[in-house]
Amino acid sequence: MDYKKELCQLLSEKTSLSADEIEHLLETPPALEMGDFALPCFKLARILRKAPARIAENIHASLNDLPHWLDKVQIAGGYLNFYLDRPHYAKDMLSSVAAAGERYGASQEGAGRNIVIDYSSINIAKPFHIGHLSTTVIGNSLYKIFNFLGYHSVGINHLGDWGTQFGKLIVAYKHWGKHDTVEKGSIHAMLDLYVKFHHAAKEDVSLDEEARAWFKKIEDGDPEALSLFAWFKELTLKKVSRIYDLLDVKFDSYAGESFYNDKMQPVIEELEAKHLLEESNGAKVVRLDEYDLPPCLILKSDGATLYATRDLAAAFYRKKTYDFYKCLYVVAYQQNLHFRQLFKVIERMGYPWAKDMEHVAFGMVSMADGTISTREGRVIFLEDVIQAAIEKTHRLIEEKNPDLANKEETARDIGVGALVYKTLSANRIKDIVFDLDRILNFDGETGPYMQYTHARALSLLRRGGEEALKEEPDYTALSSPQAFSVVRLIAGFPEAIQKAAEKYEPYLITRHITELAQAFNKFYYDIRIIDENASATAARLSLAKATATVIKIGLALLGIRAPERM
RNA sequence: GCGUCUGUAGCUCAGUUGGAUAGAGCAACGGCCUUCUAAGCCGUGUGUCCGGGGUUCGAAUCCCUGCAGGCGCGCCA
Repeated sequence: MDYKKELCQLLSEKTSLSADEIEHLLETPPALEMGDFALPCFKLARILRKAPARIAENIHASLNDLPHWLDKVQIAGGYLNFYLDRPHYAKDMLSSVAAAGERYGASQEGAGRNIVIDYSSINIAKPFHIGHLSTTVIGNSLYKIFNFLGYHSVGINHLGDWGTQFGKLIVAYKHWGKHDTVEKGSIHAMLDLYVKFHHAAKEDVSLDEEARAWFKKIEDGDPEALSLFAWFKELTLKKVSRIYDLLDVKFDSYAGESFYNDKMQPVIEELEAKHLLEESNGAKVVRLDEYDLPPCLILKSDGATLYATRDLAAAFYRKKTYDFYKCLYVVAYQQNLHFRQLFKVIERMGYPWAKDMEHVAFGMVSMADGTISTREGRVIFLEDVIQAAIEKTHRLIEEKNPDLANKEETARDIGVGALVYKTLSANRIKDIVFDLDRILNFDGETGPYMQYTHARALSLLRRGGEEALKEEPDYTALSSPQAFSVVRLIAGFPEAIQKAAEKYEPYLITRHITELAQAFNKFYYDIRIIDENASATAARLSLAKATATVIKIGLALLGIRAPERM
C-alpha cells in the first residue's frame, strides 16, 4: 500500500484541502527522529489566517484515533510530524520485495511504447577512448531503466562511418601503411596513420587534395576505395566489440552515417516543397530567426550534405521504423545548438513528434594536462583503463580473498564496476577530469563498495541458511533506527527509478543504492543479525535479503554486475 | 559580442523542486578484526553555499545584476 497517499487522504478529511494539495505540501523530514512524513503548516497560515503552530495543533487534535499503520503524530513548531508504525511498515515493504524479487521497482507503464536511444556512436578507424565512456554508459543505463519500466528500448550505435577522414586514412595507408601492420594493429595502427597524415599535411597541402579525391572515390563506388573502407570498418567493429563485451553493452542497430547516404534526398526535396530551404552565400539553409537560433545548414555551396542533413534523414527513418515515443540522443553538450536546430527544423516541417526528441547532454571528459585530441594522438584508450582496473582488482583479490572460486570473472565485474559507477555517480552535465588514481581507489562511494555490501549481505544469508528465513519473522526487531533507515531506503527505491527515467539521470539510482549500502553497513556493525532469537533473526535476515536484491537491481540498471562473493 | 551551461568543505559531488542544525565520499589524523566479509565501521576539523541587491514567515534553491570558468555561434562531426 502507498502510505503517503493514505496519509494525504486522511489529512484531506481533517482539513479543507484536497488530497493532491496535501501531497504537494507533504515532505520527508531531514532526520529519522523527526518522523517519516512532515506537514509544514506555514503555507496554510495565510489561507486559514492562523499561526502555523496553531494549525498544527488543530489538525493534531482532530486525529483522535490513528490508523493502525500510524504510530504517532507530533507537533514540532510549525510542523506536524507523522511516525509510521515501524514493524507494520517493515513487514509490508519486505513482503513486497520478497514477492517481486528482481522485478522490485519494475512496472508496465511503458508497455507498447518504443524508446529510441542513440548512444556510444563511435567513429570508425578511431580509438575508443575515455571520451566515449559517458555516452556509452549513460545510454546503456537508460536502455535498461526504460526496459525495466515496461518500455521497449531500441539501442542505436550511430556509427561515424562517413566523411573525408576516410580519404585521409586511405592516403596515409597508401603512402606509409602495410597490410599486416594494420591487420594486426587494428585501431592503433589506423590511429598512427591518421596522426602521421595530419603531421605530413602540415608540410604538404597536396595531401589534403589527395584525401578529398579518395573520399570522392568512396562516394562514387570505386572498388578499391570501397574495399579499403569496408576493411577499416570491419577491423574497428571487431576491436570495439571486445570493449562492449567487457562493459556488457549491446545495440539493436549499427545504422550510422553511411546508412543514411541514400536517404537524404527525399528530406531535401521535402524541405524545398515546404519552402523552408533558402539560399545563403551559395549554401542552402533553413532559417530559424523567429526562434532566436542561427540558421541550420543543410547543403554546402558545392551541394554536399552535412551533419544536420544526415541527422534529419536519421530522425525520419527512426520515426518511420520504430514509431518512437521518445528519441534520445546521448551526446555531449557541445552539440547543444545542433540538436536545438535539428528539432526546430522538424517542428517547422510540421511534425508534432519533434517534441518527443531529446538531447540527453553530458559533460566533457578531459585529461589532467589538457583536452583529448585524436589528431594529435593525445588519447587514453578505454581498453587500457579497463585493464588497469581489472589488474588492480586481481591484486586486491590475492590480498584479501585468495581462495575465491572465479577470480577472473569477479575481477572483471569489479574492475568494470568501478569505472561504470564513477561515470554514473554525478549529474550528467558535470565535466569530468579523467583521474585514473581516483578510479582505482575502491574505498568509499564506489562500485566495489556497492558490490562488497551486496556480497556481504548474501554471505549472511548463506550463514543463516534458508531455514532461518522460514521462521515467522518478528518485525519489531527492525524498529531500531539502524534497521529502519534501511527499510525506508528500500521502500524509496522504486521512486528513485522513476525519477531517473523522468530526468534521464542514472545517477539518481547510483545515489540511492549508495545510501542504502551505507545504511546497511551501519546496521551490520551496530546490530548482531544472526543470534539465538530465531524470529528476530528471520526479520533481520529478510532485511539483508531485500538489501541485496535492491542493490543488485540498482547495479544492473546501471550496467554493473553484482558478484555473489568477493 | 551574443547564446548556453556550471560555480556548495583542500578535492569529487549530494542537497527531497522554497522548509527544521547545509550533508556524503576522498585526502589527513586517531581508534575498531580469537564474533555474521576490515573493499568495512566509528571519531576529529574545515563552509562569505561565487559577489551584490530583491521577493518571502523562511532562500544554496526563485527574480534582477555583476564576476569567474566550460561549451557553442555556416559550409567539420
